[in-house]
Amino acid sequence: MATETVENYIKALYALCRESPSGEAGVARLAQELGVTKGTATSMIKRLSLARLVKAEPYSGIALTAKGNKIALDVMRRHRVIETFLVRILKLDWADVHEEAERLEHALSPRILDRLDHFLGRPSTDPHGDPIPDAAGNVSEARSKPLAKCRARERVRIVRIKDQNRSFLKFAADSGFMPGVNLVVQSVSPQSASLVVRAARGKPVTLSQIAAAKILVKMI
Amino acid sequence: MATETVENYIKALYALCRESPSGEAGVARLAQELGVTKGTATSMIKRLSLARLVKAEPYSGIALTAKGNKIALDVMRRHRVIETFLVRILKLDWADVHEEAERLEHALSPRILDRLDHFLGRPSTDPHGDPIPDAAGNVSEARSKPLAKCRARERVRIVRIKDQNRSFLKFAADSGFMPGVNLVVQSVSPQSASLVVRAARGKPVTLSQIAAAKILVKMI
DNA sequence: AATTAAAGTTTGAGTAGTCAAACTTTTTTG
DNA sequence: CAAAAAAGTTTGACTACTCAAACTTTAATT
Ligand SMILES: [Mn+2]
Ligand SMILES: [Mn+2]
Ligand SMILES: [Mn+2]
Ligand SMILES: [Mn+2]
Repeated sequence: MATETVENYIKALYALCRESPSGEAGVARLAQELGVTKGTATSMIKRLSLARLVKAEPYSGIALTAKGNKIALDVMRRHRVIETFLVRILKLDWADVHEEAERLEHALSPRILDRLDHFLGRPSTDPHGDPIPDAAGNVSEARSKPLAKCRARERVRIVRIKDQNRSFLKFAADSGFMPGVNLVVQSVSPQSASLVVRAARGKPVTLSQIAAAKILVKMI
Repeated sequence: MATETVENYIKALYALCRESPSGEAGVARLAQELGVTKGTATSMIKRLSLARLVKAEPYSGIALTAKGNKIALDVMRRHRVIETFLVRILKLDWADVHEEAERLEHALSPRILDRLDHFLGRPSTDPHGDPIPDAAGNVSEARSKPLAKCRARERVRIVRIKDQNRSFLKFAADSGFMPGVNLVVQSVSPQSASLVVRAARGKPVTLSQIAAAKILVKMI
């Protein structure tokens, strides 16, 4: 079994590879993400490479192997099932569960994970709309686009909030922006890099392009 | 915060001190309990002593300080709340939950612990009848005696099974011996160091004194 | 192209936890 | 009580993880 530290590195690498156009991660961002020094990250990459969890050449990019990918998806599955449990059953705040799940994700046995998943009715997404990989590691991402790309008068439904930051989630929830909520884009102003949207029964809210880029929606 | 390893040492020390007449634990038993060598246990005791979690003189007994005791009770609380959740909500087997809780007990934040405890209705005992300390560290052990001390024809109710061993718990459950179950002691034979008991609607079962000593009962 | 900044690596050191094996002290027992 | 057994300690070595700081390589800028 991978240690808790290794699981955290692998999960961070997975996310970094996703969001990089080259599909490879770098040591500096990895270190920053995990709150360690670059040197620490480098030595860990060397160990992960030795364990065949990543493929990496000195001074070049880092990519997960199939084995590493499997672990990343498994940790993400545990993380998201736990978040769902914490919000749906224990009524924890949407904005708090990420940090809690960050620790718990390393302590769930396959047996408990499956029972929990079953108890929750095999959810397909977590409270933020993040897809939950199934036990085999298949993950089905719903087709969506960032709210920032919408035009005026578009009617859309929020499917996912792509930011685990507490204060952003707090803001999103306060504004009524959660997965499943319908929005109308009232106006778009490229000059101020912002747009105004209104939730079903809410007041109009102005969002910066940056904030709107974190809100994924689908057309309705 | 105490590390996972430290929490395990402290909890083991608590149990050993309880069951020792002198109220003090020894390095050999501690090491055996945790599956480490005596030398490892010795060096850990030195560190715990430095952190003021235990009081220990070389070649003499080990006792928890008030600070150590607090940690022990806190870990036990987490352990037993988790066991209760695993049995009551996730329907895990009585015999399996101990090992699962052994890992999870180190990953629960105070917030999640309290929500879980609340969700379960503030249980006072875990599935084995072990008392759950409250948030302040108060633990109320129900008055009880070992089944081994009962006389023939006595009618009693099981309140606790004092053994976390999987196979013993399996056997106990198979025989219908769980907390809350009423028993009649049919006969006691000191020669064979055994006794025959019968559950409410069950067949008579012969128990060795050793097994019967692990079953705590109260008179009814 | 030369300079600078950023990214990545190496080295030396430190903490937490562990073992094997030699050793010392205490306890048990013939 | 002397010998043996059990309990406890010490030493040297190892893995996992981390940092600070010096260093090297690559990428950006001017
Ligand atoms: Mn984590
Ligand atoms: Mn999430
Ligand atoms: Mn434990
Ligand atoms: Mn228990």
